[in-house]
Amino acid sequence: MNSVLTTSDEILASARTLITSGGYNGFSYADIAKVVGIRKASIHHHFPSKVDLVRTLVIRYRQDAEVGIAALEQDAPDPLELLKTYAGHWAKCIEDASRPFCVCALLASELPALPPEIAGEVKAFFRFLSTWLTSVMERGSREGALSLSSQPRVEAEAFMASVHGAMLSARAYGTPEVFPAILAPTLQRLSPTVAQ
Amino acid sequence: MNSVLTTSDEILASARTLITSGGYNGFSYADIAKVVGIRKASIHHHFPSKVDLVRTLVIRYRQDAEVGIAALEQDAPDPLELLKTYAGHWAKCIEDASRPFCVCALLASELPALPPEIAGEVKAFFRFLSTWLTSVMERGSREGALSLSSQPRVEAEAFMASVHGAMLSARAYGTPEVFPAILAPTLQRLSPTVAQ
DNA sequence: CTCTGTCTACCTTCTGATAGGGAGGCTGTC
DNA sequence: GACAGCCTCCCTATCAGAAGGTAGACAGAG
Repeated sequence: MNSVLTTSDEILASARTLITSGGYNGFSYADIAKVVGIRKASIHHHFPSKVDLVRTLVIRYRQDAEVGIAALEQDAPDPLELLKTYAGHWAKCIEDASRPFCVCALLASELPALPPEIAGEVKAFFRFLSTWLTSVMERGSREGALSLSSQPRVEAEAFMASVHGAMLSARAYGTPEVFPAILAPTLQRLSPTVAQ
Repeated sequence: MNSVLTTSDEILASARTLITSGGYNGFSYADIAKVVGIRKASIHHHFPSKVDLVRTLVIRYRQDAEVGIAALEQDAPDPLELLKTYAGHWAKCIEDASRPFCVCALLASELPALPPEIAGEVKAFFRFLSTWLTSVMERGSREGALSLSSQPRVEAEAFMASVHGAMLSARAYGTPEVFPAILAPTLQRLSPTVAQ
């Protein structure tokens, strides 16, 4: 028992970092063992199989997102502000290289090769994110806080795709600034036109 | 020597399919051997190492894209039409599940864990695609065939991000229709406004 | 005879996983 | 208080299979 972080939390944290960098098949128990400072076998005590580990990780990831978003909605309920904050969150993560990619976005790219238990959780994350964004778009449209040119659902999917694609580009170019540069016009377009 | 396809071409083709599904670490020489109907050792005759194989694959992929795009520009030089055709190409590939993901987009997602020789080629593909899209945006803006709300370069990056993000969503949901649904508003927005 | 393409056989290292044991901490009973 | 029993956590040792890769032989074509 560590005072600040459980061993199983440390395992999950390093697994997230490793997945973020190379995907499901891009890391091994040996890699985690090295980072956490523990033996391979000890990881199996906490997570019997790799599938258990990653499934737990994805579920936890979604739960954290749910909590974070709920807090966000309370702090700044303005739809446009919510979208900006969401994009800003990722811009910051990419810039300081702390979590430069969404775990689920990466796992989704290799979805066909993923164990079904994990694939299901990844899909659930996408549904969750899409549902939230759709609700933000709907509310923004209703309140006049967002100017939509399509149905809320479509706008939500397009926004999510922009974020994921921008993450990819930032990684491909190796330049974090690309992310906000891509998102800026999208957010601009969603802003209610202040007169003409 | 096969009458229609070289063995090395068959190897490259099956490698592309396998990478498209599970990424660089998601396939092995054994997998290719099974598909092509050859022994592992024979693959090493054509491509000494896995890095050789995938680097060749990515280079070939970019060359094919260059040729395809050059042909496209000759057939239909209208900028908006070019973008629609490009998006339509992927929509078709995703729909008939023939090549439901861009190899380089997938490899880019695991870029930090990729052998540097391959990472370099993937980056080169992104630069190439971005350069082409920027040129299309520039020309479209000059000719009035596209209505841009940002600089051509930014519009190009945003378009590319939308395409990649939409691919990811189509894969995550398992519904091909998502791709064109996301791209439609983007293309709509780029269309020159026919009056009000 | 040589070159190309394939084969069998083998090697090394890594991978996820298991068995079994030991140290330490709680808890209930005498 | 002492002790037994159990639980948690980590260890060493080991495994079977898959990974990427090599060596050397053989068949056919030029």
